[in-house]
Amino acid sequence: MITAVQSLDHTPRHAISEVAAVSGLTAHTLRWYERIGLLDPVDRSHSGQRRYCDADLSRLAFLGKLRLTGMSVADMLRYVELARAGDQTMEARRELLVAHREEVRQKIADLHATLAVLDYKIDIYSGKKHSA
Amino acid sequence: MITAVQSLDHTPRHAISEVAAVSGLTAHTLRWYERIGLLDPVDRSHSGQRRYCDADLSRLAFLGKLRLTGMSVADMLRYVELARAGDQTMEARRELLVAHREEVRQKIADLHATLAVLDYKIDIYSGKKHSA
DNA sequence: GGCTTGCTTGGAGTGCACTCCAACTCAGTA
DNA sequence: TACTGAGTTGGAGTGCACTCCAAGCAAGCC
Repeated sequence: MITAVQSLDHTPRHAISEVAAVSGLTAHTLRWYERIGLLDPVDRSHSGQRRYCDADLSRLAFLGKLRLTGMSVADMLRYVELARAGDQTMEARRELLVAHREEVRQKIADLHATLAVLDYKIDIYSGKKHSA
Repeated sequence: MITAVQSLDHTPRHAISEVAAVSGLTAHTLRWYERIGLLDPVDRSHSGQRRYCDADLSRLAFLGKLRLTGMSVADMLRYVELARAGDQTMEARRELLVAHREEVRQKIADLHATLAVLDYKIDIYSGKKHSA
């Protein structure tokens, strides 16, 4: 889950390989997310290597969840840009999340329907002789 | 849902536009599915136009469900080819479906987890002042 | 007959989300 | 100092699942 937002450490200290390991994204994808603006420019070490802070990890975890549910990168970008624009976009962000929540609920319903069909088919394969 | 498999009408009578309407797939996609072998060659009218039978519709409905749950076209093809190969592949087909059912269950669990995160965020936007 | 609508084809094109490449730098160990 | 391994870049490439295109044919209607 997500930890309390206001207590996040902004000390830059996680190397890209480390972040790749915990986020499930590849280093390639992390750089790409930053390039397209999903992540703010990440802090660098004196030699230019990325050092992610806990706030980055937290945003990444949230984006990862959105991504898992099938939100497009374009929509994620829209959300992030709203967040960057400041407090006056809070209502818009809320609406975006509410709309997405509806989609997720719908998707869950669809999956349950499919599950029923799969159960039915598997029963046929397990017990009887008819197939399609 | 699916109707009893053995009672399906094989009279070819549905035009492609009709099938597109009921299946939710476009005519383009229907032709493409046939071309790659997801559908057996569809019957034709005397002038060469496709005429789908109820068995085609039923298979399409099933494939549509699989597709909805994120099964790749390649895996769907694998299933269809097993079905074409005859009764001795029934166990393999069953295994394929069981494995996919597990994936669907996992996906549902993931979606529920995301739903919780969304609820949490939306609560923040609705009530308090903190954001991320 | 002329027009519209719906269908046909193979092959090319599209959009998304990565994913890889070549050439390079830098840090750490032997 | 040499080597190894992890990191850097922009731009090109990949794989998937469509999606469209051009050119043409057939049927139905005025």
